[in-house]
Amino acid sequence: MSKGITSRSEDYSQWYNELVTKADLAEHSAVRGCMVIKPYGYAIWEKMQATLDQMFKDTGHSNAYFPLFIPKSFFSKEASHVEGFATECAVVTHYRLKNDGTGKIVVDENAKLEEELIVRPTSETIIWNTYRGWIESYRDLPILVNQWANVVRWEMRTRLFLRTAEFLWQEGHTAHATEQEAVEEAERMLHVYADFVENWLALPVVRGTKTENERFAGAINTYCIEALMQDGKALQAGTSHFLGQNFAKAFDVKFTSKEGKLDYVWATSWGVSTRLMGALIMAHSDDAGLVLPPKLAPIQVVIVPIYKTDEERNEIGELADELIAAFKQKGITVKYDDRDTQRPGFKFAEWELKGVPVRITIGARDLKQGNVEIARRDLQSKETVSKEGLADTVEQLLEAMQQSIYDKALAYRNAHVTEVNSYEEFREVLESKGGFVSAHWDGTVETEKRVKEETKATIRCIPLDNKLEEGTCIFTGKVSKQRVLFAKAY
RNA sequence: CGGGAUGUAGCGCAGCCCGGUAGCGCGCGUCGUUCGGGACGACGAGGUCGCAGGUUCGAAUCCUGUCAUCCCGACCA
Repeated sequence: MSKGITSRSEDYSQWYNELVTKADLAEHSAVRGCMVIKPYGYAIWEKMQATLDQMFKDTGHSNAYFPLFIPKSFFSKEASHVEGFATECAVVTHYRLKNDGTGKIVVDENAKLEEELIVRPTSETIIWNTYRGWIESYRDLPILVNQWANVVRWEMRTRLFLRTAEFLWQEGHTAHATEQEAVEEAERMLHVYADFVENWLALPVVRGTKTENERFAGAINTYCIEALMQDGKALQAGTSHFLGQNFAKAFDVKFTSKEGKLDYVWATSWGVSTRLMGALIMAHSDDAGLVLPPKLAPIQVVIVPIYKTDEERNEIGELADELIAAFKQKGITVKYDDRDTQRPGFKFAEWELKGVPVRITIGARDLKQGNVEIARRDLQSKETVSKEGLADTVEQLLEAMQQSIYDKALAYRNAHVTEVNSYEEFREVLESKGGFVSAHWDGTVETEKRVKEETKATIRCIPLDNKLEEGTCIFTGKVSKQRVLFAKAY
């Protein structure tokens, strides 16, 4: 491992790339745009998954699994949905390979599929085609299903975790008897996401809705949570869609109501992906490496012994065993790094790079005095504390760190929401300071597009709790009823 | 998909212009000394030069194609 990584100020993109690979989270694969998520990175994803999965179950959802392949014809059924995805679909056209006689493996042209299959970019179509068979009466509703799956979107430009051609996610797909119920579901899941990202990723988010321009293809309304990264760019961390009756109409999914009336079913869908990993990495990490909020850290505490003789090593080992047992009892995950092949300084740097929240160092000196040295990753600070009641000390420290990491991100976010009242000011803030820019907008797609062309900033969202206030659009000067949040985004 | 750059040992790079069969640093292995912030010494292992063609007596080096990565653009619920 080479020493150090590129600093954020030097080159933010490179800092991110090096961090992902050097902290052993993921690497590029032999396949264009696709990544290998390595065990340490996957362990973080598994923690996210486990937590979200429980949250979904607590809100009444069940998991199911739908096919990876979708018949091409399904896609043409919902016009705006097709348009949204047509340019980035992988298509399966054949089902067999053969030896061409010279030892080369080639596609067998005789094995052409009658109907081509699309590798799912999202599963609305296959799911709604299935739901048709599940739903007859209001008694069959609601259907509250989630699936954990991989999807493929043939992106032109990819970045580890942030945008890859294949990624992992969950997609919830629900069916309801009434519009109101579906809207409530979409909003409920948005709040579940916000709750998760704020309390587990320690990352504050803005809850809002998308403009028509940024909306999911096929949705009536798209709710989103938007987070701010350290370089001042916004990142969409999750979305929840109210789909109206669009997919029910496209796939002819009707139900008989209590009153005996036949009507189309109301739908939602919602998802978060491995992109959350990118958000997590960019939000908190520093020039020494990853900074992980304790709740998502695969290893919360690492113990590094410092010894000269085997005797010392054994004595420290005994103390470490006691501490480890106490930690485990509290559900704290701990790693004892007694590798004899690396020196302590090397280990310090390595575990810092990997973002382990707490490091405990025990040397001969500490043994004598009944102390240990305890270092916290987020502040890069260390102090000497008594080994008595250490598990309690660490438990409290981990909680404090979770909060402190969130508070720091919140302070940064709050300092980077800027209200502007003129286009000049708008451009100036985007250029110099970055972050969210709160400005009046006339509500038209044309204006949003023009602003994007000129400044690269898009409307990230219309905040849910937005206060209404009269104003004039910064771009056109037309009347506006409220401010919206613009930002350059990932 | 357009413009630019890169691809040589696990990682970072030199060599390429001016063709003659590959080198440096880190890492890796063994032994010894070390060990409270990325140790040191000695010896050693490791590369069909991204891949495929072509030119040539001879290609890491020249030509063509192709794949991948990075940056900028277009695109991206």
